[in-house]
Amino acid sequence: MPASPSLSPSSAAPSTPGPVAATPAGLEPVQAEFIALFVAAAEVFGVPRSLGEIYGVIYASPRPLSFQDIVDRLAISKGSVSQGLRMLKSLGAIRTAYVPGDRRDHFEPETELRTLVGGLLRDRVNPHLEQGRHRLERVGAEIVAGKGLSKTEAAVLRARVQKLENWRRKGATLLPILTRVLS
Amino acid sequence: MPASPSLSPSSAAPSTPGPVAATPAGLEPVQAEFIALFVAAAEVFGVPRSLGEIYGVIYASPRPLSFQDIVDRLAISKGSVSQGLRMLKSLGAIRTAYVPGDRRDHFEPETELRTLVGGLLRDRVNPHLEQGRHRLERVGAEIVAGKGLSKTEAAVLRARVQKLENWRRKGATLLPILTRVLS
DNA sequence: CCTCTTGTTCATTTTTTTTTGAACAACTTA
DNA sequence: TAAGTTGTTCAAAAAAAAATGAACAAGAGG
Repeated sequence: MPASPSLSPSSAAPSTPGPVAATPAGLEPVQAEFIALFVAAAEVFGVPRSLGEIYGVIYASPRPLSFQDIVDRLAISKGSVSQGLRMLKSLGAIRTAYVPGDRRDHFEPETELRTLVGGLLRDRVNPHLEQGRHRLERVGAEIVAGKGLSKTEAAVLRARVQKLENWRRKGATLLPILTRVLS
Repeated sequence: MPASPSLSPSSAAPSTPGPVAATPAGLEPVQAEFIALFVAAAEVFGVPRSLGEIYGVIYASPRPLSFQDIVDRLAISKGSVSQGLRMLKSLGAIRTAYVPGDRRDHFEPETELRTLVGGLLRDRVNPHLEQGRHRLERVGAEIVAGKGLSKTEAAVLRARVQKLENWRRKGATLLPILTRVLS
């Protein structure tokens, strides 16, 4: 193993005062606080808690962390770290950094909000927007007065389909703008 | 427990000349398509599937639906419908409509996108933004060169806290604008 | 007071998601 | 080739979230 982490592993505090729950092995309070922040964010965005932890510990480190560093500082399994890192990479939330004298990959945070939000939107929202367009067309075509629907009822439903189409269009034009504003 | 849910056709209701047959699904294809749309949306926003179903069936109906109507058309329990309706009301996604000659509540969809998105943001994002501000202040104060942190390392971390603060501020100013743009 | 309808509550059950960890693959070095 | 690292995979376990349904409340009518 190369140089030891710059933040000392240290002491298991019996009980942690303050708002952050018990700090896992080898975690400074500052780091724990950072991590808590990203765990909360992970919850908001509906991604697994471990993603927040991993991104948090990377974000909280002034230098790139190796796989093993992350496993050591968070009390989670190698498997979770491996999968978490993969997801974070695919989201564009972290990137690998070269560290001289160490053949292992090291990770540092992507700090551009645009990149992060963009990655999430790309993965979660965009596919549905496209599929939604098709479904809306189909629904619009299927609404016909007749079998159980009076003429006015059909009109109400068609108006609602129109409303959905407006939503979809607005969303589709707003998302790119949003990610641009988050420069 | 394979208790077969009795498909009780609501023939007693005088104001309900329901065209919906007692098919296993109990749904017209058009309605099913609408519902699929909102189920997908529910997934995107990270709310329970049943919320999407319930909102969907209400949205797909040209006239307000009673509690019982919803239970009949979707194959989900009374309990789920009750809780789902409560959440939808608190999100501002549906409202109750008066139907003459029927003392039961009836529900119709709120079709303003602003209201829907606003409700979600209010419930999911806002609380965290506020709490995040406090945590950021605390983290900033805790970063001091010394115990394991060199001066430059502390500077890197302080810069990252600053970045987070920028994110937070941007988010806080953007959200209200966003909901306003979604008129 | 009794009964019927309408809907809510909440302890359980079911389903889905997330995490774990041991086996294993890919490399490096000797 | 052997032996040591480093990280990945994936079946199974654990945890979390959601749905169920029986008991119960609240009100209407009788």
